[in-house]
Amino acid sequence: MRLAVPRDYLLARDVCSYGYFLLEPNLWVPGPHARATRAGTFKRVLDLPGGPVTVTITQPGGKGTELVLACSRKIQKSDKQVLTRQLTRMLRLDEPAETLRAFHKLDPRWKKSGRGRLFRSPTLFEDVIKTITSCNVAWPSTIRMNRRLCEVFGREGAFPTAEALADQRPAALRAHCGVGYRDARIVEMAKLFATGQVDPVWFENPAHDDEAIRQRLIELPGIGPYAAANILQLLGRFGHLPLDTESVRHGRVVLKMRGNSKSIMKRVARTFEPFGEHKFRSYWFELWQFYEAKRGPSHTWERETTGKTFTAAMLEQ
DNA sequence: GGTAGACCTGGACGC
DNA sequence: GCGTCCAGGTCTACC
Repeated sequence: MRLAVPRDYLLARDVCSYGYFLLEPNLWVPGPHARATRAGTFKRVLDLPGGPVTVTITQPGGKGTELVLACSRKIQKSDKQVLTRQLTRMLRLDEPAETLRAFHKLDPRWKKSGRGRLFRSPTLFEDVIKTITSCNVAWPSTIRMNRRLCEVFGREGAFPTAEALADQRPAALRAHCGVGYRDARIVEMAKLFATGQVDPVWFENPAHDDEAIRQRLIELPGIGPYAAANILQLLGRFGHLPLDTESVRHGRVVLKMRGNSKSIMKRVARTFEPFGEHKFRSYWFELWQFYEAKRGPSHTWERETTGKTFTAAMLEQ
């Protein structure tokens, strides 16, 4: 299969743009001489109505050229629609070029590299669970939780569906996936998705304003102010900052702010206020630049090695 | 409306 | 190598 992309689309840059690309079932494999060529392969299992399929994606022609997809089995017509929809969501292929131009006009620092798109999951459910597994925990534990969720409850290594998790006892998630106290919240969330009480179509509807969506998110189990703001950016609404201890570290280390955590958080929020509806992109790419300064270009990171090294101690160095 | 403390896990650190 | 401490965001109880 081949998939057309926007003229500015660059697989290596646009996949390796947010931490979720390092979480299972996602796998980015840097190609030979990746630092110079930015060549690489993206691979993951997608759970389609007709069964799981492993999709391997490359962009042999470079920026703006079509993506080449290899699937582990023959894809039926009905599956093809779902596959295309999920890939479009995950890779942000439907992000309008004018939106990115507006972002680069507001924050020209990212115009040359073309950074703007942020990788996400093929479904809102996966984005929500990945966000919950990133709360109140260090990055290596987030990696582990996602790996085990896929291994234990996903079909053939796919991310588990809401239906699959809704049927589990919280204790099973705790025992097999190491999610700790998040167990009941994850099962409760899965039930809300599986029964349609949380409808992704409603959350993805651009007609609803940010505040209405934020209010609904914050009512969900395990979702507080940080998680709600993060899910908003995953929904393509970039006017909110998920402030956490990383924001404070960024304020201290990069922005040279002094004072207690609370006051630094407030000042970080104020710093990005001028970027309005694009503020998360400006904020995130600053953080990303810091990580790349530590570990090299993100398209050279490997899930099993570099990806696991993002500990609090490393970032404080 | 604001805040202290519990929740669970594993990295970091001291011995 | 082992034991202990502590970071991390959300939730509840309480002021």
